Amino acid sequence: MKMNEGVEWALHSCVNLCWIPGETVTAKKLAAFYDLPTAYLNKQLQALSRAGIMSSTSGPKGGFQLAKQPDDITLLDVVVAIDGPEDAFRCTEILKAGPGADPKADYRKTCLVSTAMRQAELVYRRELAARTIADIVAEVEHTFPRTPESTRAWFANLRS
Amino acid sequence: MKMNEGVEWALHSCVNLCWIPGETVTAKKLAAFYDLPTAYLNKQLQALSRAGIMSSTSGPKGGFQLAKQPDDITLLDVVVAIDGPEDAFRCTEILKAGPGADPKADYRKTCLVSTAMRQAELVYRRELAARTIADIVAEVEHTFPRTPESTRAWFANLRS
DNA sequence: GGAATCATACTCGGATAGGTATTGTCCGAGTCTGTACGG
DNA sequence: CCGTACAGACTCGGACAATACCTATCCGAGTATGATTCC
Repeated sequence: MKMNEGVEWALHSCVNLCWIPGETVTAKKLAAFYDLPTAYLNKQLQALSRAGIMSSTSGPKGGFQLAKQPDDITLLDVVVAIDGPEDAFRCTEILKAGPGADPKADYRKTCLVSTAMRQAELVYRRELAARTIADIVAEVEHTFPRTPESTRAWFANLRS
Repeated sequence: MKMNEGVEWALHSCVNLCWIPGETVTAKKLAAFYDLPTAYLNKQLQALSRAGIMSSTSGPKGGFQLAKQPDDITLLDVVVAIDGPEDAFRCTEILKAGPGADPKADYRKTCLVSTAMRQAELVYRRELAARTIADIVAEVEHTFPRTPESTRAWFANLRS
């Protein structure tokens, strides 16, 4: 069970964009900030665009910016955008191949093993949905008060 | 984020073994019950053996049986045995490559993005750890009272 | 007849290929900028 | 001097390889069984 690595990059990029409001930032700059492969990060940002989390602009002075308010972007939104919506545990309804199976039953709902696993994932997703990018930003600003300003400065200097 | 398919097989196999106490059942029979590939299921059962969940016996009349009481086997135990212990979200500490990074900081604990994701997984694992195989068995026996007996009969007849 | 020995068949166990999803890269379509030209 | 047309460069976007993991399979090591042989 391995989550797409781009989720981490996407979350950090969202947080950084919160500190540069109203401006578009290119994938190149966002990648340079953490020394990430530009093209691959761009791929992840595209996914965020498709999900309506970011908006993109082409051409010079183009780039990405948040398309929604930070408190309206949950961690689950980002995870789903990058990693896909399907559950980790996939019920293949093996009971259907077992003896005494009911061909017309939906074992994704009937099978109690499937139900238990799904319940755990539900709790997991609920926890992710309860936290927004704004929450993370607020926590960072509380724990590391200098981070917002220094981040802003870094992107400003890079702009040169 | 895709979980190993063998988890589903392993869970169902554990449940079935609960209804055939004190006997060893071969991977071949367990596979035949759900029409699964024998060798691959065998691989999963090996993992359960290594984890101390099942015990294996070689030779004729050999096979697998539960090594612990059903109420002492949590769903998390099975998931970890098959799918591995590492978390889905892997913090690669990209902050270390960022500007103003502290080389001696452990960003898996410091980074608030990592913390939030880890918290969600913790809730997930806690939910899995709260349910045991015995719970599943009890639920099945309550919802489908005929299942234990018919399962027992199926394995008995197969023995022929 | 009973016991020990041996061949046999059956099981798990790990080592070995195949398929699929993730990771990484590249080039083209579109667009804004800045300049040059004409009025 | 001002407006317009144009060339250029920069960005995202999706299509294209490389890699790693999951899935699937096979054959060997070990063991209990059952028959056979010897006492």
